Amino acid sequence: MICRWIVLNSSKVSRILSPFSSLLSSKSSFSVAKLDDEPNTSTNFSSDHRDCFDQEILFDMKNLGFREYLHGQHFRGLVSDLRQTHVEDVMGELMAESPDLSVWFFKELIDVYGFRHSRFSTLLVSHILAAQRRFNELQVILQHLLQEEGSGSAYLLCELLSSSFREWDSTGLVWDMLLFLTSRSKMVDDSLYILEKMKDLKLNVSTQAYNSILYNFRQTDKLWDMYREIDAKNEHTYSTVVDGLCRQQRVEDAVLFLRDCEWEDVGPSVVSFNSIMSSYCKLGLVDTAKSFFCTVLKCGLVPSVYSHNILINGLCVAGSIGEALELAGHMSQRGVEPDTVTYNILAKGFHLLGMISSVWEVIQEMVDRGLSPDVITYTILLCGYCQLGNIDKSLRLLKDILSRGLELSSVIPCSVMLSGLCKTGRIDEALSLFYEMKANGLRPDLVAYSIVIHGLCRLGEFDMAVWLYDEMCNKRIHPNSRTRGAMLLGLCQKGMLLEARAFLDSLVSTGSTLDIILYNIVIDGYAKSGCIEEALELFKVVTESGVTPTVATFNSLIYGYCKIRNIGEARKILDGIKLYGLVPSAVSYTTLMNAYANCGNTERVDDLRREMKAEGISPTDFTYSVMIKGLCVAGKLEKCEEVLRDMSDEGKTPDQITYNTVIQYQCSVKDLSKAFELFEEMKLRNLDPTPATYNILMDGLCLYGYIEDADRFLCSLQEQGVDLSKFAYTTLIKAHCVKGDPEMAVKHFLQLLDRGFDVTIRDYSAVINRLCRRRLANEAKFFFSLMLSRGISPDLDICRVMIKSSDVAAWIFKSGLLPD
DNA sequence: ATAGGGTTAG
Repeated sequence: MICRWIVLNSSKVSRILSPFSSLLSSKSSFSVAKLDDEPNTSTNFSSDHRDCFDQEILFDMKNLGFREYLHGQHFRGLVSDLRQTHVEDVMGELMAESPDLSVWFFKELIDVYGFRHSRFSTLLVSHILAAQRRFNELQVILQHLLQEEGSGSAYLLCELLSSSFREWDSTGLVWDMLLFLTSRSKMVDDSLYILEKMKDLKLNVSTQAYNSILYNFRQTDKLWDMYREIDAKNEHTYSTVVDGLCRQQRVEDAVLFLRDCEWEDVGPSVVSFNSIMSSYCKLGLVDTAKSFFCTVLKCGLVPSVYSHNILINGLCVAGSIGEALELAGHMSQRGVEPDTVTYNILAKGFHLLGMISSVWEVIQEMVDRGLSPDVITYTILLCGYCQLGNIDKSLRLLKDILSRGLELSSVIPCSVMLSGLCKTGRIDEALSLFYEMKANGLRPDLVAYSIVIHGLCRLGEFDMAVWLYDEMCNKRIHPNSRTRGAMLLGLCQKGMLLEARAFLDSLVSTGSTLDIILYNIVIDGYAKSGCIEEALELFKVVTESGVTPTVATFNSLIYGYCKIRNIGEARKILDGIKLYGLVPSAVSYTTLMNAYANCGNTERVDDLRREMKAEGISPTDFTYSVMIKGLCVAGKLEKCEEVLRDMSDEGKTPDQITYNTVIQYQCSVKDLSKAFELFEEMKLRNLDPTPATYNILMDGLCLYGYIEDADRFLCSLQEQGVDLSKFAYTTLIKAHCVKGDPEMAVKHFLQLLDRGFDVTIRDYSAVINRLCRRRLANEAKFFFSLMLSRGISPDLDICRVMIKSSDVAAWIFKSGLLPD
């Protein structure tokens, strides 16, 4: 009996007695009044005491209510002392009394006390529940068991089932539920093991369980084997096959299958159509998806929220936001209401179009309609803030998201934030967020690692990048081509080509399958550094190892030859592209054109333009800017007008780079008013000037001695909060030095430091050099001291310049500032 | 069972 067990097994037995004290006082003589306060008092239980917990008391206890008893303080104190064997004993005894009681006891231990049950007691209760057809409860406790046991537990469970429960009538149901749950929990091997055992024991396998197994195999070639094994197929079976075929990129087969099974019992379901629509949308064939939507209607079926959302999403991705909105607006008429997903899709659609304010409106409407934004909604918002460069706002939002409860999916908003921080160079904050994630139990995944590694590499922080790369490998998160690409790209951009190549070779030697992108990055790295020999050698490795080059591979080689000014060879590479069965791209032509444009060879540029046209390759904005640059270099401005006309004929407007090119040309021919006219024009056209635009104008003003204008220009830009680059300042600083207005030079230089620009020895050197030449020794000294105070040591160049100016030299020697 | 969020060489 439970009471006897409690008396015999618990060290805290004294506490148990008190709930019954009132009961006991009337029935027996012993008192428990003080025992609670004195837990160490040893209590001697004689056989008399044990007798107190006899049938009669158990009976009374039941009358009093186990529930009250077990919820009492006294029982709670006992739970930590419960052992598996005790529970099983109690369960056994309770079973004899009443199965319901034992089930209740079992569940109470789990729900109230978080107790971990043995396999045996769980299976025992499972059989009771199965016999009573209490399937929901059965599912809950078996799921609980499987979570605790983990993968690979099927063997032991099957052993136990067939040895101890074979006689139970309900055992088949327990087996089947176990099969269903292992399959649904993606414990594929366990589910297959159970399935085999069930077949051996000739137990019935439910369609639900089979469907779940089929679902796990839907993306593999075992799909049909599994399908054929199922005797009692239902709607789910068919829709799973349809979905599987869709995911295997076999939409046509899916459609055929759907048509065939129309003749069988149930007819096609909306779910199957949804899978097919989703597939066509992903292939970019929204119109086909739409026609299936019509088919659904024609079949007399009702498109679900899913159907609508799938199509709305397809339309958004295809850029047809108007049509997407229209469809969403018609949902109510079809008897379905837009849900959070619908609004998220629309919000993302606007985000893709860069219409951030509309993203806001969509979310507002969603809230107005009483729907709650979810993690995904917030993630889209977060993307928007990051895209607008509002990193601090993003950080606040992320904090807000995370404080709403850490879901497993919260890794994604963190990744968005990581990406935002990395892109704005705030790598330290990215790293601390990364650590914070780990500390909060959010395990960074492949994407999160890749983003941070990419960010580190871009800044040349390779030690840390390699460290994280190793860490992710150790955590069995396998780097993919992008992660590796980030490492290679970073190394190449820092000019560390030997290291990049060593890394690439190490990947080859460890047997990783390398895709062409990784080779392309290193080939491009060689080409950009003017190492055409190495680029060609690696290209040879590519072709010899059976990897197919892409146009990008050849484009890098073209660039490489252009870089070393061997345009002839570059041209030969262009012609060679077709020999590999590839088509030259706009980049191929533009790169070559750029080489000709740089030396003002407009005839060659024109030739290439004609060739492009003949090949049916459309010029890009970049191509046009190169053509215009060529004309500017050659001084044929009148022809620029012609090209600009061609552009507008094609519906293209010149981009910022093109404007910059022409503005630079106007500056170079001293027509500053024309230059500023163009500057105003580009603003009128809603083209944001780039930092380079300001630099060009600033340089132009300074070059022709309009320094006061340049000062005013800088001031007004600062007032407008324009994003200026360091160059705008240094140009002006140099001009003031040359002109002999060191005060202004100092003023601007201090601003440069104030605004947190990375001021290097080159910048100090440029100023000191010019000041010394103008014999402005005191100012030169000032900058020299400033440099030292910022922790920068003078190099040989600066010392040489300073020494030449004898006054300064004496000062340096005197102050002992010269390095060894 | 079917829908929505994060990385991306030139």
